[in-house]
Amino acid sequence: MTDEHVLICVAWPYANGPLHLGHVAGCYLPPDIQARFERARGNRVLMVSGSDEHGTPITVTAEQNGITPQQVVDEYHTLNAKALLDLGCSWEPKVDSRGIEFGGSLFNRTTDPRHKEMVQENFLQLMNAGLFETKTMEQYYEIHADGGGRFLPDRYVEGICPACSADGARGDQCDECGATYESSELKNPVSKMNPGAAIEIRDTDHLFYRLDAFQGVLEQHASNQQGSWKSNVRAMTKQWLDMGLRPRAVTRDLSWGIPLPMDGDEWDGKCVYVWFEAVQGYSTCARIWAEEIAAPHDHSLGKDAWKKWWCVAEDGTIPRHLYFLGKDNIPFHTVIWPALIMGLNHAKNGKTIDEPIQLPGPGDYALESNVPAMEYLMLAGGQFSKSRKHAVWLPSFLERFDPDTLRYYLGINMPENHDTDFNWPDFVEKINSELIAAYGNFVHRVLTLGARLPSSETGPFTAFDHLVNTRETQQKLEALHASITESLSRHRYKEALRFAMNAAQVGNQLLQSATPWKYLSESDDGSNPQYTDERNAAMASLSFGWRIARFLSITMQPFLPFSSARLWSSLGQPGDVSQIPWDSAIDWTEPMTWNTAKPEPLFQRLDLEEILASEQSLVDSSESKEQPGHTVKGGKKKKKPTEEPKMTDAPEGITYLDFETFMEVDLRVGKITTVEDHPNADRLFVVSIDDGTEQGRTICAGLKEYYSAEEMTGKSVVFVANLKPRALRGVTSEGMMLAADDGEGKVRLITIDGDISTGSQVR
RNA sequence: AACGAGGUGGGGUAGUCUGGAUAUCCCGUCGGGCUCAUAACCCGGAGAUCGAUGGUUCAAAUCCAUCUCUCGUUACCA
Repeated sequence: MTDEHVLICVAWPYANGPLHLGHVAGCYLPPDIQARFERARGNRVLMVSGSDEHGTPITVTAEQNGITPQQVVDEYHTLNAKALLDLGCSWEPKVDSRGIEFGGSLFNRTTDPRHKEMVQENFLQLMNAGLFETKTMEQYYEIHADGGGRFLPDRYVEGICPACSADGARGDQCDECGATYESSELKNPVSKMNPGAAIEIRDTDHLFYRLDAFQGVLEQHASNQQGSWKSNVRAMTKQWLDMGLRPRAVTRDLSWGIPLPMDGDEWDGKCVYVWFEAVQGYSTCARIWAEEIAAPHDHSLGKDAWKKWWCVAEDGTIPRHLYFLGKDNIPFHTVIWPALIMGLNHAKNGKTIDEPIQLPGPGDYALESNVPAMEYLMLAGGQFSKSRKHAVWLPSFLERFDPDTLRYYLGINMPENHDTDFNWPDFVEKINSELIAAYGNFVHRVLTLGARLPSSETGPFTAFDHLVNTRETQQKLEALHASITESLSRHRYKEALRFAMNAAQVGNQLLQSATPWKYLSESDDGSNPQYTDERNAAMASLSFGWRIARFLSITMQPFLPFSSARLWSSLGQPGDVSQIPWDSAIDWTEPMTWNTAKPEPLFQRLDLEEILASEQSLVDSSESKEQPGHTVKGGKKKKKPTEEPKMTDAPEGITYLDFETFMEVDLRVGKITTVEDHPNADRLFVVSIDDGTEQGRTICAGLKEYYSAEEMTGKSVVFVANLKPRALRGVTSEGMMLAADDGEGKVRLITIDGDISTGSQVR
């Protein structure tokens, strides 16, 4: 038994959609396994996380659905919190069953007013220590008719490139020629979200965190962690540090977030940048747990209970901080968050930017001890994706399956070192031929055999317990127990679960060699001493099978809490298996117990065909409008802006077009003469079309996914002839070919029925 | 195209940082056994020149170089 303070930090799910299996495998299942394991070992565990509820994507969802951002986050916070509980993640109870001194857990949310207060407090501390710098930036401002308006991030502004005159250039960069420039140089700037609005450049002040000041101390920290960090964490962190750290904006022109705690008009309409805020949830959540849970439960430190898990003790003991997150979030937790923690320590100790920054000492907030980041779980070979309807959502999964089947499959198939794949055939096979055939079946053999024996008060096995020497089997199990412990300590979940499964195999082997079923039919009247000896030996092995089942219940508990509890009860063991000390699994002197109820199988077999038949409904059953984020905000959210145009593209209902407007579109017939690969774009063909003119024309088409060059060549197609020519990665495209798109990945060109001369008008 | 990750028996996967002798484990497959158990269990076999080539070394899956393929992110599209 150990007695450490362990803080388990779980990445904050973005409350803009439901969780899917990729999220579970990446950052929600592993911390729960770890937490359960640490508790069983006697450690004091505090587990913190919650919904990340601020930021622009949430306001977009709210606008689209005609509700408030608060309603959006309320919905998904409730949904996701319930799904995690249904999965067995130990967010309840909030107080450890051993008592408040042993910790607990809290799944909080960033719209919590206490979170806001603490973030603002930290913000001021860092600012007063001189760790921020102000920069004035020029940014586009969209003016609304009512006199109000809003600042637009560069990505939300389009215009004409000052270098190559291409249309559709971004606020600070042209995608055509790659030029970068000051926003003010952009010609004809237009707001992407609101193209009709007037737009102008205004100065806006923003605060930047002086990450650069932490370069040295972070390098030192990273080198201290070389031994324990996984290779992906080392590599990703090194890459960041090698690039050199630069100040990073901590404020943002943002409407849905935590307002800046400063007076002054220049700060109106600005919020704390979401990355800076959400990541602090790891500490604010611990403090809120202390105030709301620990203090009322009479923790010895009252409202300061969180310090047990957060602060380096006066004797130098460092609480163990484990951060669970997906690979895209690594630098956030190994570079940026440590820099914030050390900045807060620095400020708290009354120092300023001019003094050297140091690693935490006694009384300071501690840095992470390990970041067992996962790679991605793929779905049938592709990435989880809402827009392509390529996802299995956690809530709908749990409506149909035993949560432990998912926990087993993801546990044995966890993306620890590289991406792994979820697919239904593999899922069914692993559940049926591993989980059920080895583990479930072994347990069921022991219980049903036992049920057929004459029972005493303490069950059928006590009479045979330890009648023969089972030392060899005990040693095997003790070795497995040590291996499981070692693997879990090193965050090697797949390996640990495999070792636990080996215990079931040991049990099956024992039964196979003992053949206790041979002695069931005849009772033993004692008339044949040799028979008595044989029977006793067989039954002794069988009764040791009961001990192996108990071993399995305890060691499987972190992975499979529901079935472990069922097994525990089937064995007639009192209490809750999750509260049984880890080492009790190899205590061979534990008094035996028995449950007289008829043994039920631990798991139900799965039928692949049945699942595949209903899979489609599972895949489709999602109500959200946006792809859910699964990371702490800010790490890498480049995807969102490219999805924004949908806001303007898709007005509600039908929009009628003037006939005149329609007639302005010049559609013509052309014949494809040659099709070549675009030299500088993976998805584009460069298509030459005979349009009836001498010189013909060139059109770039993104049809590579749907057509080969050979298939297209020679086809008569319809194209838009008067579309403004546009350079696409270096090749000018003079028009657009028409094609039908069913929205589900199928695209076919519009071709001409019969013969007609090229250049003919289409009307 | 840039950046990142990765190619190990039929599928999945460990080992790669910190070179070492018969390359791990699970599933599948083949043969045998068992019949208590959810078509489950147990024993045994077959099956891998560790993506390719070259190099370093007494020794390479492991280190170095080049190449190749795959995947992801980003950009370009109907």
